[in-house]
Amino acid sequence: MSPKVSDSTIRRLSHYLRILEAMERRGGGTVSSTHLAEAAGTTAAQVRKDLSLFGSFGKRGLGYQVADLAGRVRDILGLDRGWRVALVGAGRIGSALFEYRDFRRRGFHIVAVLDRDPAKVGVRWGEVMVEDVETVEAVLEREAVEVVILTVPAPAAQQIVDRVVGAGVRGILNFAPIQLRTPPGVFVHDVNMVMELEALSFDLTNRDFDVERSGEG
Amino acid sequence: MSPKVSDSTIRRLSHYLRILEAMERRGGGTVSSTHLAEAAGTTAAQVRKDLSLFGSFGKRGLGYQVADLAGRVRDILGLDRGWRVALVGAGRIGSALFEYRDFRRRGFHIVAVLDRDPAKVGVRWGEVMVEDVETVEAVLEREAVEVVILTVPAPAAQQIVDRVVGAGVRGILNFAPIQLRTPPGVFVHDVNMVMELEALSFDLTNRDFDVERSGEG
DNA sequence: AGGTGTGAACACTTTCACAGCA
DNA sequence: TGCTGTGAAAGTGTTCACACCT
Repeated sequence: MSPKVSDSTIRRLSHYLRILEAMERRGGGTVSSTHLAEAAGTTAAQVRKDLSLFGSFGKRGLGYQVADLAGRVRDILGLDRGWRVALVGAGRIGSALFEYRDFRRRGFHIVAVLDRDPAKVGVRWGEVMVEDVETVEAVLEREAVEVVILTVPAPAAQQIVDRVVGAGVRGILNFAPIQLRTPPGVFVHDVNMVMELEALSFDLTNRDFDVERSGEG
Repeated sequence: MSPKVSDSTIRRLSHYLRILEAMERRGGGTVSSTHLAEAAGTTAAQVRKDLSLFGSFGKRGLGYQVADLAGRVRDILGLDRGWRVALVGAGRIGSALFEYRDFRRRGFHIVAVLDRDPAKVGVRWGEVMVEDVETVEAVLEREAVEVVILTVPAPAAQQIVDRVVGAGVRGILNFAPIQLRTPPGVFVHDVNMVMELEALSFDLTNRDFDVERSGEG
């Protein structure tokens, strides 16, 4: 059913959606692929190709209806519903993510927090209580969790993933800087901040003078 | 000088490096492309291609010397030196990143922290004092900052980037969920956690039953 | 035999360019 | 005329397969 869609297309759709929602707040109306592309830092053809993978949402000569398109993209991304999320790892990053308002705004509800440290277990975080990671299967089932955000130290990550996957979770947002092993049908997305800094380091070191003296023709 | 290198290659090099350093700690020796690929979740041919873009680091029939290769990759990524980093935005995420040990371990030293909130300015964070973002140019120059980690709210981000770039910074790690506009020669890498969650949402919604009943040929 | 380095084949993504509808 | 939707062309990244060294 779903067409062959690349990861980059999905990332761009997510980007378009953020822009469309900002436009919606400012009144909506219509938008052209050129306009949307400009705001997203890509090209008009790319915008049209991305969208055309899922249907024909625009009107020739006119463009796209902002509110309508936002709804379509939300549907495509599966954001027309809420997701029940558990946070495993109640350290500094976990705590920052817990407070991160954009998650809830997008329908990702953190309904459970788990940690290994007895000093943290039992502490109240907003409306949820930090629970012992040893009980992870029970907690995930009780809360009907579908997505886990993993912010534990690297050496503990694989072990926890095995348990989480065993408990039926099929979506993981991984902050641990290791390659997780998961069976097919389980989706892992990595957030690796050190990797991004290293890419920056590479750019600054090697691409330093690639800047063209952009002469006009 | 620098060959045409793709972003994915750089990300993989960063990944290889982490694996090589773990091997180094366990004694070093040699490693084959097959072995490295397995640990990194890629293919042997990919590993060899990636490395061959920068030189011939292995020995036919033998593989790569772990310690040597780690050093080469560090050089390629520009990690054979320290980087002076400023953190702009002393909110929850900023504070979590400030404490993030892996940054320092990799040679990224946070030498300044800035925020707009008067309640935060003047507060001591470890060895640095939070300073007023209004003085950003002076601080960046005083501390000879080369890279900025940006963790301010989206509406403030572009304005600060303009000032930071004006002050000569050419590397930005951006946590604000907007498309930053920068002149050529400035490198921006984005960390967008909501986008990753949305990609996960897409996977769970659309790629649900793509799992092949992996039959052996 | 074992494993690298690499041109050539292949697969995937982006850009072009234009037919066709509003 | 204005702008979408889309095949075809161009460009980029990955995999194959093998010559070559140890």
